[in-house]
Amino acid sequence: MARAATTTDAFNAVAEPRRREILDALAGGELAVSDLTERLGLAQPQVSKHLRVLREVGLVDVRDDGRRRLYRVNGVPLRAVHAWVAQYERLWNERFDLVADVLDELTQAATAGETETTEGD
Amino acid sequence: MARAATTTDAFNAVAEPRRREILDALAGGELAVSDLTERLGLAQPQVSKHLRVLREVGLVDVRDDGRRRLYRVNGVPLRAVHAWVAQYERLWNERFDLVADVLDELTQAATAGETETTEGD
DNA sequence: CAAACGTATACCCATATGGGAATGTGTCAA
DNA sequence: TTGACACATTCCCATATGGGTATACGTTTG
Repeated sequence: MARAATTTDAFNAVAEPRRREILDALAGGELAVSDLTERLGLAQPQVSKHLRVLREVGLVDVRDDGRRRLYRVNGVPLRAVHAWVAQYERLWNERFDLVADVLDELTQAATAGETETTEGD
Repeated sequence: MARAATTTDAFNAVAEPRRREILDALAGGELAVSDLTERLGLAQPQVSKHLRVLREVGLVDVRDDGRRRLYRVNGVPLRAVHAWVAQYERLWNERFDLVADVLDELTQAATAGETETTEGD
């Protein structure tokens, strides 16, 4: 069965580092394929293929400009990812609260006995 | 080269639907492998394998309980995903603003002629 | 029209994936 | 100790992936 097709959803499309690079590059504005190949240091066919995946999940839009093709980001499909991940924000915040509490206790204990506390790193 | 190893980062780990299901199930609290196999309707080895991936990227922690193993979520690695996706929040908000503008115009045009506007849905 | 340019596709291939089935390992019960 | 139980690991395999290279397609230029 292998992994679910990467063209299925934004989760998979974005799991590929190169595709994230492409989106990051496009975040600055429209770019042609040649621009992307240059910035990514990747061959043109590979870039086109990644762009195809991104297009199929709706993460980028294309516009014809003569013999060039200008791509632009469409962040909308990322909403699903964002929404899902956001659910776990609470969980890691709890973790950090715990760490903060421990640090707090340590700091108090230290300041209680000494004036010099271990603040460095 | 195939795709980057799924055990590499949270992005890849979470790209797999089953693993997201596992995390969602664990979001309610600690669960044993058997609980997960039951909820996911997936065979035990597969669940264990997914858990391994999740463990390797730090998305879950394990605790021994007799002959069982209790897993719990650790959302921290999702921070990176959250942070990356959040960058694009602006982009889709812009999109929605555009849609909102259009809707606004339509609404105004409609209210100009009629009293009943399409507010439903 | 032909040549050059910018992209998209097709094809080949090494590799990772995820499910299925069998087996290994550690723990509790009799 | 033996057997049942819970889980992890291993092996097998069909398939998807992503890069490399060659090539097809559409557009602009001469």
